[in-house]
Amino acid sequence: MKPLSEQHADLVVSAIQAAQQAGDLPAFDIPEVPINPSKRIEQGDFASPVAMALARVAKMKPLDIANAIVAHLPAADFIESAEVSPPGFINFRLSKLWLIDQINVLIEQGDTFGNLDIGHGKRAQVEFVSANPTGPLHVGRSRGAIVGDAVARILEAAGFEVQREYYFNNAGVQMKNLGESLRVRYLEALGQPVEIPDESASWFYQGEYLKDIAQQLIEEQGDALLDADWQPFKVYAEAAMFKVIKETLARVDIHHDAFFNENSLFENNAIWDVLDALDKGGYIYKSPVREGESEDVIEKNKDLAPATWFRSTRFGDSEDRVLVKSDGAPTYTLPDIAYHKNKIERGFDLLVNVLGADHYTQHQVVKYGIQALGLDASKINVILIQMVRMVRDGKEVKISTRRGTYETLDDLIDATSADAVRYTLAARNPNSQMDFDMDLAIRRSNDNPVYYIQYAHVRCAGILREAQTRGFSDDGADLSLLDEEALRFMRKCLELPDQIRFAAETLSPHTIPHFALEIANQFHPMYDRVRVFGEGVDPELAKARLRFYRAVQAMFKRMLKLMGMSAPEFM
RNA sequence: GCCUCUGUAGCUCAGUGGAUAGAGCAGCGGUCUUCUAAACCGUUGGUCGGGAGUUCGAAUCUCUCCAGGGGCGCCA
Repeated sequence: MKPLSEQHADLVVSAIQAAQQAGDLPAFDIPEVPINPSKRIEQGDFASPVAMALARVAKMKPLDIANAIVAHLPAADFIESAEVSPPGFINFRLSKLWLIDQINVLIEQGDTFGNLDIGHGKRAQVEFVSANPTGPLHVGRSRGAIVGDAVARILEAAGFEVQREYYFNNAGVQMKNLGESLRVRYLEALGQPVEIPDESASWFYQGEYLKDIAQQLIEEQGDALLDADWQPFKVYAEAAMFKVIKETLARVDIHHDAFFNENSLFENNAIWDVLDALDKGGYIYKSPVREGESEDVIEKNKDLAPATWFRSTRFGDSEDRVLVKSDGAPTYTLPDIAYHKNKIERGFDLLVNVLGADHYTQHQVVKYGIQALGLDASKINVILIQMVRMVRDGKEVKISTRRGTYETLDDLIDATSADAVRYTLAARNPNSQMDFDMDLAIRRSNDNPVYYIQYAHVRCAGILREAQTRGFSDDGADLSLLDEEALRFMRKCLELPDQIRFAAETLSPHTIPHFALEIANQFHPMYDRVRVFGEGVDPELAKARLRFYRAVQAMFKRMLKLMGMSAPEFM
C-alpha cells in the first residue's frame, strides 16, 4: 500500500505537468509536493501548501497556481473533491464510497494493514541490547532494548527483511571476573573456607544471582570443580546469564535472530586484516604518543612502548585514536571497526545501531575507520539513546551491576507490566533524556495511556461478543448507512501507512505510540455515540456499525502488535 | 575549552517550513438500570528558554546568548 499522502502528491505532480503543457503554468522543475492530513474538518481530509512554495518560481499568485493545479487534477477513485482555499491551500476530500471500501480492506488485511513496500527486496539489520553476559539486564538497558525492537518492527512493516542482532564480548577481563566470582560462590556453597570479597573488591560481582547459579552448578556437577580455575566457571556463568537475558527479553516479546561474538573477530584474524588494510592506506602509525604532541609530552612518554594509532583526524576527528595498546592488546575500537566491516560485507542495505549516548565518540571513530577502509559508512545509522535516570522517592537510584544494587528490567516488568514497559519506553523520543519514576510506574500504572489504547480493543471485542450472544451478524452489511463520525475515524486509520513511512525513514519509533494514542482518543468518544445495540438503532444500521467495529478492532490489534504489546479481549 | 542532546500547559511529553501550537496526567463541574464508567461531556491552563536573522509563512532552518544532561581514556 502506498501512503495516501504520496498518492495525493502523485496526482498533484501530474496536474502541474498537465497545466504546464496547457500553458496554464510556466515551465519549472517540480519540487517535492508536501501533503498533510488536515487538522480541521472544514479543511477536508488532506491539504497541500504547494502553491505557496511555487509562487516565486512560477511568478504567479499562490491562489492562481492552486486553481490551475485543481483544474488539471486527474480523476482518482479516492478523491471526492479538491478545493482551493486562501492564501493558496488545496484541500482534498476523500471519496465516501472509497472510504467505505477501506473498511473491508482493513478487515481483510488485519495485521498487515498499512504495510509498505519501500523496503522491498532490501535487508536491514538492527543491532541492539548487546550487553555482555555478566549479569541480568539492568533497567538502564531497557530503553535501548525496547527502542531497538520497535525500530525493527517498523522496518518490517515498511517492507524490509529485518535481522535483529546482539553483539557481545565473552573474552574480556570482566568475563574472567565473572568466572572468578562464580568460583567463590561455588566454594562458599560447598562449605569450603573461602573469603567473600566485600564492596571494596571492584572485580567481584556481588549479585545474588551468582549464588543461584552456583547452586545450579552444584546440582549438575557436584564438587567436581573443587580444584578448577576460573575458566569452567566463566563458561557456565556465561551460558546461565544468556539464558536469563533471553528469558527477560522474551517477556517483552524481544527475540534476536543472531548473536555475534566479538571474539570471533580475533579467532579469524579479522581485526588484524583491518589493521593491515588501514596501514596500507596510510592511516596507521606507531608511536608512544600522538603525532603533533608538544615536546614535553613526547619527552615524558619517550620510554613508553609504542602504541598503534589510527589517523582519524584525517576524517575530521579531534584527535587520533589508539587501536593497539603498548602491551600489544587491541583496544575496543579495533574489533568494533572489524565488526562493522563484517556487517557491511554481509550485504545489508541498512544498518541500525542502537547505542547509549555515551558511545557517541566511539561510534564516530568506528565510522571514520569504515571510511578509511573505503566502505560506505552512510549505511550505518545510529540511534543514540539518551540516559534514563531511575528515580525513586524523588531521588536518583544509582545503578551498578557489579555491586548487585541494580534494578533489573525484570524488576521493572514485575512492578508494572510488559505492556506498560514497552509503551512507556517506546513513546519517548530517543534523543530526549527521561526520568523513569519507579514509584509512578508502580503506583499509577492504571493511568498509563497503554490501558486507554488496550481498552479500545477490549470494547470492540465486547461488541462482537455481544453480537455473538444475540446471534446478530454483520453479513451483507450496507456500509453506506454508516455515520459521518465512523468515516472520520476510518480516515484517521488511513494515516497509518504515512506514519509507518515517517517512522521508518527517520528511524523515529516513538511516533507510532503517539499515533496509537491519537486513534484511541478518537475512538472512545465515538464509542459512546455510535452504538450498535442502542435503543432505537435500526437493525440495518446496527449491522453496518457492527462491521465497522470489526474493522476498528483489527486496527487496534494491528497497532498494538506493531508496538509489541498484547491485545486483550477482556480487562 | 571542544563535541553532542535537551528546553513547548502545573507535571510527563508529541509536533515532517504551512491555516487558529496538541495529547496524556493533574485540577474544577457534571454523566452508569445501557455493547465493560480502565469510559464520556463541559471547563481551566501557553512571552514554544531569551534575542536577532532567513522566508510569502518559523515551535520547526541559521546565528548568538542562557539553563540542564551526556561524551571528550593506551576502559569496554
